[in-house]
Amino acid sequence: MPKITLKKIAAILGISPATVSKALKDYPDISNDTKIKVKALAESLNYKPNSFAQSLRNQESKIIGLIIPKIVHHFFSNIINGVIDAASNKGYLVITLQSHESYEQEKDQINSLIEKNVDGILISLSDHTVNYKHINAIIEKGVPVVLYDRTSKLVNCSKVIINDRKAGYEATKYLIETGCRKIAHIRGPLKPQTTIDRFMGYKNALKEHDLPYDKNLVFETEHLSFEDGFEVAEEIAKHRHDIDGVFSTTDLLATGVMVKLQQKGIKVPDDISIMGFSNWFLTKITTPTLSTIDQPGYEMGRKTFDLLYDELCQIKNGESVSHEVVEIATRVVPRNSTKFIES
Amino acid sequence: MPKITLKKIAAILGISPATVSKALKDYPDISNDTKIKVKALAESLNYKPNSFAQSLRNQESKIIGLIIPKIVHHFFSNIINGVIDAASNKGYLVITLQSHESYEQEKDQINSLIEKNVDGILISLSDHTVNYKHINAIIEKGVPVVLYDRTSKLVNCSKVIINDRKAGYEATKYLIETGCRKIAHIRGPLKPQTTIDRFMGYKNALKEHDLPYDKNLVFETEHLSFEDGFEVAEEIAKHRHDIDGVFSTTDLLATGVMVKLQQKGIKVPDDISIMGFSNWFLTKITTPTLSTIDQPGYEMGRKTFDLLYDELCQIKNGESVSHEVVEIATRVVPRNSTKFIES
DNA sequence: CTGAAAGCGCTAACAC
DNA sequence: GTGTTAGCGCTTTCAG
Repeated sequence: MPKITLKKIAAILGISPATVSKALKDYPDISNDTKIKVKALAESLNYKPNSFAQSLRNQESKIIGLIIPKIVHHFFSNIINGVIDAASNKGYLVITLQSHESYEQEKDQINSLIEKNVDGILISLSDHTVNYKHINAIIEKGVPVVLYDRTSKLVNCSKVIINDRKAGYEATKYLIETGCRKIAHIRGPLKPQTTIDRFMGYKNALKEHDLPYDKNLVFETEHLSFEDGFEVAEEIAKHRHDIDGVFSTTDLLATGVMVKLQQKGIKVPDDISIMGFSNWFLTKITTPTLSTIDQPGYEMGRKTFDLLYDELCQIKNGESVSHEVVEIATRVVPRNSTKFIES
Repeated sequence: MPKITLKKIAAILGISPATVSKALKDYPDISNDTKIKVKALAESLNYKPNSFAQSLRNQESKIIGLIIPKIVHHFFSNIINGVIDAASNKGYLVITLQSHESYEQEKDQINSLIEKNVDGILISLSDHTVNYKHINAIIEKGVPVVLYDRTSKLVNCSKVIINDRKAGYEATKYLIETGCRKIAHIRGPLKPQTTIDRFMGYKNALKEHDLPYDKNLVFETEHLSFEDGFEVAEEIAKHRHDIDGVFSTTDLLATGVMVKLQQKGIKVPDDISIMGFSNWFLTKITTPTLSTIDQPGYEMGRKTFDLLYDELCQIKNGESVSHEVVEIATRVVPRNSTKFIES
């Protein structure tokens, strides 16, 4: 089955390839008659333009790159989902790559994508990325970039973020409103800005509600694992019976704390309320279900693509490109690991 | 910054583009001298070949397509992970698309990928795909296809699967070996072959251990949700106190059952043992942790790409292509929702 | 309204 | 060893 090309259609119809091309694209300077003829034949032959040739001419691939720190992760897989859905809508396909939280791999992958001439790249910075030359370099080359979730002020491009500080504030405030007065904060060791911001939110909430900030209530774990939550819970069960609320920077850590506290005979939420962060799937199946902050990955993914698309359009129309920083709203998801609001 | 091309390098060096091309590719008929000169300049100019032009000439894109029923899913995100890793190793990039379990979307997406001239496509059939014309059609066109996880005998191509029947057998056998004698089976309503096979395995195991098959021990739920597990557990708690083991076709369902049983005061595993299927992440954080069958998504993803790659090589070398069906080993993952083997 | 011609950047057969 | 040429398939002036 030989590939069917513009030239062949032209040959069959006894006209020129140029005319066929234009007819298919509804150029105004082609007679309706030939348009109809051409389209009919193209349809019946099931003609598909060769995308390489098109790309070569038009300098656009209709493919974008997506770099994810870690695919097997509830939040990030929602991001992928959102990006792919939004991209499909506009006729773009998505090449996904995983940095595995490595700076080196992030650089390599950006390179691979550039070499494939993707029309733009969406990136969430790896935890080990400390300088941004590789990203600024491609932006200068004219490749549109949008950063999502893990971003940096040192990169000048559009961004999609959540307000971690506000979210941390809301989480803590919710605990306070449900009656907690001695609220612990649990966080991982690495210091991406998100972690710091959630912590700041925690502090602000205490302050605004006239609760003292006590640094002994802040627990820093080695990783962000379920098991790390155990250790904190053991510590609380042994020495810190005054604690009546816990705000953890991740759902997984929160779940570890919750499970172990209950094993130690501490009741959740009666003795201690627990608030996670992200609204991962697992929060719905714990006992009790875990109250958390919804970090809407799907929506973030969609928005991230939309910003890239806007930029692509601006470039195509010769307009000056404007960068936007979009903040996606988070919200408290009350479940059963916290008490109900007293009204 | 003007794009740097073969022609420019040639111009600077005062030689022909063809020579440059060959030098860069280490053709034997180019003098070492010029090779060195060309390579040095290309390096210093940071020359990157234009992939569209290459693809247009060579008729290959070095991109493959991956169709996934549902991205936000622990097993499938592991598949993506494996495919992308294996592909990167061989210099291929991966465009991921999601069928959302829809036959129509599956067809559309295969089309999009074909139009982008991907070198091959990896597909897991959507639950609502009942005929395979769309897949057989592209195979006939010469596009290599590999099916993974959800496959069909009616498609003639390489496949990566697990032995669901054997896995169901092993799961049930494990329950028997740990002392269960009255084992319930819980499954969803849809009848993809995998569900049926796991059920067959269950029956076989009973038979081989001289336990009677009792169809009243088979529970069919409406969906595969956590909450559906509740209903089964309620039923068991109310009417079926003779049941001492449960084999569920998915981890999520199993978790729902386990949670509700415990709420009803039934002890797991003391009163009833529970065995899930897939080894999702959630199995590690339940109380007790859930025994299950490991369905190794990452490995399956890698192998799926490898089979495609083999086929691509065969085609390139003009060899006849051979199709392979690879069975990836599953294994029982004993955790705390089942008793320990009496030894 | 239509077509000839040029060219996107690269490669391979063939000639020198 | 190196260069010439032709062409992958498409698009877009520009001339008719």
